[in-house]
Amino acid sequence: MPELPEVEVLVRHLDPKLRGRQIFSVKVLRPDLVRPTFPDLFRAALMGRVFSAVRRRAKYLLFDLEPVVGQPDLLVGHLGMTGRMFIRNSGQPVPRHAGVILGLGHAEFIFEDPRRFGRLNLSTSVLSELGPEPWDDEFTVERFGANLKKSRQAIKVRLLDQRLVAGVGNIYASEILFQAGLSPRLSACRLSRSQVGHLHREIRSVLEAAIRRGLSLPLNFAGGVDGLFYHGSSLESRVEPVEFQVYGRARKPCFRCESPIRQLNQGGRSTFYCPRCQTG
DNA sequence: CACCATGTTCCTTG
DNA sequence: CCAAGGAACATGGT
Repeated sequence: MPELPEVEVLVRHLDPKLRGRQIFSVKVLRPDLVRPTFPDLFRAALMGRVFSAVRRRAKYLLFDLEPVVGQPDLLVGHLGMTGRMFIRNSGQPVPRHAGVILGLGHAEFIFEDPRRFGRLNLSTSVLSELGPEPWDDEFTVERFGANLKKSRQAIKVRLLDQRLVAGVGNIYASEILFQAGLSPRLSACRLSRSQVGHLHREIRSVLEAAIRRGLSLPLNFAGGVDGLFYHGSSLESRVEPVEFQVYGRARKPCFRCESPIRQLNQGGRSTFYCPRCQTG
C-alpha cells in the first residue's frame, strides 16, 4: 500500500481512531515485524501507553505516545510493499499474516504484512537520513536542482532516493515524469533549469492529487480485494480501480497522444513512459 | 516452473 | 570516503 499518498491517507484515517486510546495488550506474532526492537522490549515499552497522535514522515507512520519517564515516546511504522495497518472491531476476522496486535479495549490495532518487509518498532534512526517533505520550505527548486547536479544517474532512479525528496516511490516516479514531460532516462545532472522547475512542480502536484483522490475513495483498510487505494477499494463499493497515466500501461495508448506506452527496467525496477510526450 | 510486485538495506566494485 | 549497481529480504499473484 505504500507510497507517500497512501501513507498520508492511512494516517488521516488512523489518527482520530487512535488519539487518546490506551494500549491494554500487546501481541507480537511475527518478531520479524518489530526488528530490530526485541519483542519483549516492544511489549514492555507499549503496555499501558496512550496514543496522542498519528503523523506521517515520508513513507513512515509516526505514532506519538503520551510521555512516560524512561520510555520512548515514538512508535515508528513502515508498510514495506504489502503491509497494512487498521482498526479491527469485534466480529471482523484476524488476518492470516497479522504480525502485531495492540488491544485497545473496544477494538484492536492490527499490523499485518504477508511479505514481511514492513516494520513497527521503537527505532527512530531511519528518520534522520530522510530528505525534505515535498511541501517543506526547504524543498526549493534551487536546492533540488543543486542536488540533482551531483549525480549522473537517470532521473527516474534519482527520484527514488529518499534523501533528495522523501516519499516518491516507483509508481509515482513514473507518473511525475510523465506529467513533467521528461524522459525517465535523462541524466539527473543534465536537466535544464526549466526541466528541474517542471519536475519540482509535478512532484508536489502529482502527490497532492493522489492524496485527494485517496481521501475521496471508500477505502477498506482491513483488506478484501484492496490494499492499495490506487488498485481499487472495498469489494462492497465496487469502485473501479484507478488507472494511472503511464504506470502499468505498457503497450496501451498514451492518454495524451495515443502512442504506445513503453516499459523499461532501471535499477531493477520497472519504469513506464510515453516516448512521444516525454522528451530527452 | 517462470516471472513479476507499491521498499529499504547491505555488500561489492570501481 | 563516494557513486553506482546488484542482491537480499519473503511471499503471493499471474
